[in-house]
Amino acid sequence: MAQVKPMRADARRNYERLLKSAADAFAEHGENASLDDIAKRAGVGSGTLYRHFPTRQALLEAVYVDAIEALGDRADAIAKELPPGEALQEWLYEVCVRTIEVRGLKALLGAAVTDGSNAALTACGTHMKSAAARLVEAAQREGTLRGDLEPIDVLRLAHGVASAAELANGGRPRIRRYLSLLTEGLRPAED
Amino acid sequence: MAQVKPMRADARRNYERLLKSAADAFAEHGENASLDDIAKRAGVGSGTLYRHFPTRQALLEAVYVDAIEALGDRADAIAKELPPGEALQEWLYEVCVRTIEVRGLKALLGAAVTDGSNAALTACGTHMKSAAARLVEAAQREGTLRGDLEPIDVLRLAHGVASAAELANGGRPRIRRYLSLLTEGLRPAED
DNA sequence: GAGTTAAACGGAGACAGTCCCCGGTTATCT
DNA sequence: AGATAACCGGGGACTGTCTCCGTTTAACTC
Repeated sequence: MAQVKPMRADARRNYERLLKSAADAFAEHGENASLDDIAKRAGVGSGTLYRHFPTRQALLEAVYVDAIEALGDRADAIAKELPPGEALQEWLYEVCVRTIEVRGLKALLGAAVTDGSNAALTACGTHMKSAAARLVEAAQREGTLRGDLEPIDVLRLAHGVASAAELANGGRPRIRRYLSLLTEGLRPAED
Repeated sequence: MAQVKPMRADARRNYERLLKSAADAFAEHGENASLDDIAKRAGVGSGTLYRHFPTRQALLEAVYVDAIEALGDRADAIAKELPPGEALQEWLYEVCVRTIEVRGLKALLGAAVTDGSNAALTACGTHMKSAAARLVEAAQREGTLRGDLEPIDVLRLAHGVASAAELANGGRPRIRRYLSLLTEGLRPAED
C-alpha cells in the first residue's frame, strides 16, 4: 500500500508544499480555488502540481484524508462515551458540522457516498462507511434505530441534513434541529 | 410589476430566442453550460445576452420561472385530491423529482430558500414558500404534522432529501424512501 | 567527487469560459 | 423621411485549466 519506491527528495518536498498551500487555498477560496494559484503559492510550476495530483478531486482528497480519518476515529471515541442511539446522533452532528465548516470537504464526502464514484475515492468512502456501520449496527441492536436502514443511507441523509442546514443563514445552529427532526420524524410527537 | 415600457421589437425577439436556447443548453449541459455558447445558438452576440441577463442566476431564473410556478399550482391541485398530510408528502415528492431531474433547477430552488439570497430570486422564493405554507398549515391543522415547523424548514429539508437521493445511483427511486424516512423518523416504527 | 541517467521540474502556450466596451445598426416617433 | 434613443454584436482583456517538452537535479556508480 505504501509507495513502492521512495520519492526523490525534491519530489517529496514539492508534494508537501503543494499539500500545504492547497489546504490554505481551499480554506480561503473554497473548493474551486485556482489550481495554478496553488502551484504558484507553493513555488512550483503548474506542471508539477498536475503530475502529483492529476485532478482537483485527487488534490482535495489528499488534503482532507486526515480530516476524514479523524471523523472515523471520533466515531469510536463517541461510542465509548454514549449509548448507541445517542452516539450515532452525536457523530452525525459532527459529520455535518465538518461538512459545512471545512470548505471543500463537502464535495469529497458527497463523492464518498455516491454510487459509482471515482475509484480513487474508495479509501475515504470505505473509512466513512465502516465507521457509520459500527454505530448504525450498535443502535439497531439496541433497538433505537430502524432495522431496515443501511449505513450508507444514513450517511446520505446526514449529507442531506448538512445541505439543508447550509441553506439557513449561519447553517451550523440548524444542524441539531434538522438532525433531530430526521430522527424523530415530522409527525407530531406521541408522548 | 410589468415592463414599464414595452420592449422594442428586436429586443423582445432576442430575449425570447435567448430564453429558448438557454433552456436547451441547460437541459443538455447542466447549469454550467457556456453562456457564450447560448448566445451563439440564439444567433446573437454575447453582449446581448449579458444585457438581458446580467448574471447566470438571472438567466437560470428566467428559464425556470415557469417550472416553479407550475410547482406552486401543483400544490393546490394536489391539495384538492388528497388529505393534507398526504398532499404535503406528495407535493414534496414532486418538488424533489423536479429538483433532481430538471438540470439547473436545483441551484435555483436552493437559492430560493437560502437566507439573505439575491433579491432577484425573491419571486421564486415567495412562490415556493407560499405554496409550502398552504400545505404545511393544512397538515398542521389536521394534526399530521408537527406544529413547530416553519414552511421554509420543510422546503429546506426537502432540498436535503433531494441532495441525498441524488447521491444514489439513479436518484429518483430513492426519493420516496428518503422522504418517508424523514416523515416517519429514523426510530423503529411503534405500531 | 566526477560522470551517468532517469526522474522530476517548470513555465510557455493552446484552449475555453466570462464579461465589458463601444462603433455601428435599427425600431420607433413625429 | 429624418431624428434619436435603444439596442446589437463581436472583438478583446482577463482568468483558469491542462499539456508538452527542453532543462535541471537527485541518486547512484566507480
